[in-house]
Amino acid sequence: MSAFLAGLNDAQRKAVDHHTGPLLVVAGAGSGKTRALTHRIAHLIGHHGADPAHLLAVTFTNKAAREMKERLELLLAQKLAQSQFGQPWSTLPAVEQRQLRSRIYREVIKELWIGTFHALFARLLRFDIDKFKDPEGLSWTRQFSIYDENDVQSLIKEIVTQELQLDPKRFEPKKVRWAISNAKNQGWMPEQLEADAGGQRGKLMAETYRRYRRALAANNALDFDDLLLLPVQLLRQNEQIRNYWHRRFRHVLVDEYQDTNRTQYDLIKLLVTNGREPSDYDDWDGRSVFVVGDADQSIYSFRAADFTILMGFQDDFGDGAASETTATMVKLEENYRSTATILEAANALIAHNSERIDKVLRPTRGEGELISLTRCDDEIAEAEAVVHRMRMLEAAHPDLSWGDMAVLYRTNAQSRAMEESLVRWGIPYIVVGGLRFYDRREIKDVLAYLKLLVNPADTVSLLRVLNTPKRGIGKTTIERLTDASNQLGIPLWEVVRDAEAVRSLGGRSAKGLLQFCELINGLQACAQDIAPSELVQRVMEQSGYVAELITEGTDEAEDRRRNLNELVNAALQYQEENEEGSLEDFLASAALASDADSKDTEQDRVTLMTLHASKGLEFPVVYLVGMEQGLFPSYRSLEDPSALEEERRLCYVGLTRAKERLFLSHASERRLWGGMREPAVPSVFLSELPSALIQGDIPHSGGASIRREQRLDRLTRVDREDSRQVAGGGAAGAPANAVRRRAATKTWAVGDRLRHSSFGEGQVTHLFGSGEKVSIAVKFQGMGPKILDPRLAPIEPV
DNA sequence: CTGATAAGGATTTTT
DNA sequence: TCCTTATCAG
Repeated sequence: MSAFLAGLNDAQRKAVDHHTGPLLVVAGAGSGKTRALTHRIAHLIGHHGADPAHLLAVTFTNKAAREMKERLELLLAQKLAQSQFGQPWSTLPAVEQRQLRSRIYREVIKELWIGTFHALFARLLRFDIDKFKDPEGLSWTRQFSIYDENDVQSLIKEIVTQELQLDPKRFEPKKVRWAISNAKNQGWMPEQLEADAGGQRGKLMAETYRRYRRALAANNALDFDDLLLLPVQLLRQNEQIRNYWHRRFRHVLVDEYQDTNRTQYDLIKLLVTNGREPSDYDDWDGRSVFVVGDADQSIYSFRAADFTILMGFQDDFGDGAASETTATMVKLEENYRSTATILEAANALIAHNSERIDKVLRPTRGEGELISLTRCDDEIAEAEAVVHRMRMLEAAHPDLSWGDMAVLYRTNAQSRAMEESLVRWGIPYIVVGGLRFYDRREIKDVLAYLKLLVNPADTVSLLRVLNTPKRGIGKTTIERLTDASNQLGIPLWEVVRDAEAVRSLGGRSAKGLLQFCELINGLQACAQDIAPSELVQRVMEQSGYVAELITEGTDEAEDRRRNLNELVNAALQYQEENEEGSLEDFLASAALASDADSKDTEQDRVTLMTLHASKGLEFPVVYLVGMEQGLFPSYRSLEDPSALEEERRLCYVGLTRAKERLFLSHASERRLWGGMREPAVPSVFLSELPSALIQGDIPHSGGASIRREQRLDRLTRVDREDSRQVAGGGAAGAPANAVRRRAATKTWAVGDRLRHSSFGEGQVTHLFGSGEKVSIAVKFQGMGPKILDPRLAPIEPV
């Protein structure tokens, strides 16, 4: 038996051993799917003798790609150790181990295409984008820049407000951006967006889209959506290129298949079947498509992911047979991660969803401890309670360390309260997500220099660095230069570098401009000859960026300098991992990196992150905080049953991250932004968990005394507020009380209109809970929905 | 052209 | 509350 099949269960072995043809692996949480993927790649190469260059493996994050490469390297090196020395890996001296690994790296790992959809297809575009024929005649070169969300946002804002002279309040750039992104994900051109949106608004959106596309091309830049859309169009229109990549990628593997969108699916199809319909395709000689996923963990529909693609695999690629007889589907249902209690809770929760592939998680571990549920007064008390639990646990269990614990939440903003408590108690922690390393101002500034060096047409980057650090080039100068560039129809940099033109502009800024040109020309001359890390260093020094930070001398400037040094390290690391990586490739990897990619797990710290970021990870102890209606599930999902199901899947993902201990909590009151406190109702998901598995205050059942106490708390608080109102605004308190009594007796229904003493008029959109405990969600003019307790809120029916 | 100060908007989730 | 953007004085 192949070494790569040893130690696997039957289902895993079936998946790994599948040689050619299509296979769908339905892999529940913690069922060893990463193991199956890695072993399969090792098996294809080490056993079937597949050429590493013929593999395309799509992972969901860059970090997952890196980990997979590492595990592969080890697996193959171990096999090599056996065949070469006839000796188990562990008995080899470290020097030998290192040599074997480096040989595997050179011969195998370096050749593999493993990465995210975006990273892999950006790479493909580096080869072939110059052959792309755009329907409107736009074109790009291989030196294209990749624009992040901020770049895109400002580009669109400029088109809307400057070019089209529209009021950004009425025609919101953000919404337009979203519509354009959505159009791209559907593969639409401006005309189709116009038809879809309809009317005057559709016309304007299409016009913005058209101009946006032109602006991107003028900058020789692509956005994230283009990295997938352009390859689809290219592979469709150019048979030669399609043939090449089809022949090249004989084995295609996709992880987290439930989170692919239409465009990504089209890419897979084009590569695997060379443009034919999957159901007609039968040339599987030496070829396979292997997808792994779990419909219950599909949590990215907001960026167009569509888990029906996974559910349809059996009908398009597969044999369409039933579970028992099919040769194209394997289910991994044995869970090696969590205790039986945690799994039972997760299974019970997800059973409330209707759109699923039938699947259960079977425990392989003991029952474990009950799930703990805690109700807290507010988010600060919640954070304190979590930290208290952490300290107790850490003290009681010597084998548990901070690195074993994670706090998961629905929104990034929730990290703040947690951080404050952790700092107060001196517990080390790390926040994953939020601000990306590569999104920091100083990092973006230096990278903008690099982008400009590679791609002089990149005006967005040029404008970013032209006066950073300060060179006395101000608004009016930039305006004049931009006018010139528009009139001449050439990129801004062509104008800036024209010394004669600059001198004729006169003024004080000429000196700064000439200085800037000299800097860029000097850097450009050496850009291709020196390593990215060296170039980063030169940019930092020669531009005067670091000097300015030193002059500034503040703590913040110190921080920025440290970050810039970190950027040099990142470039060094990149060079180490990608020996032949060019400057362009380094910039692409920076553009496509996520925050989670850069975080090391070595250090012993509590991890704080969103539920989305936790996908694919596991922790012995998990705290799931903010389990409240309107927060988790989020407001926006309350209207839409399928959105609510997605939130439930997100909850399922959260629960199944925990290996041994799971703590759930919710607050009865939460401060949203500016000190405004809002009452909160326990999440509906809590009531969907079997109460026998839970210890603590279970909402919606029993606990009358707790409820009374809770109500008392709220009443005292509200009364205190009322008395303040009385003190400040004369008679305001009395009517408010009267109003409240009247409103309290009313039974509310969806659609009812009401008036709130400070929010104005609104309409009831949802009801939560039942009987005495009912809460209402109300949409007020000009603000997001609010959740109110009708017995306490200062409201009256209209 | 730069720095300071005021006003206004923000919170879903991310490659 | 905090961060980004607009406006104004020097």
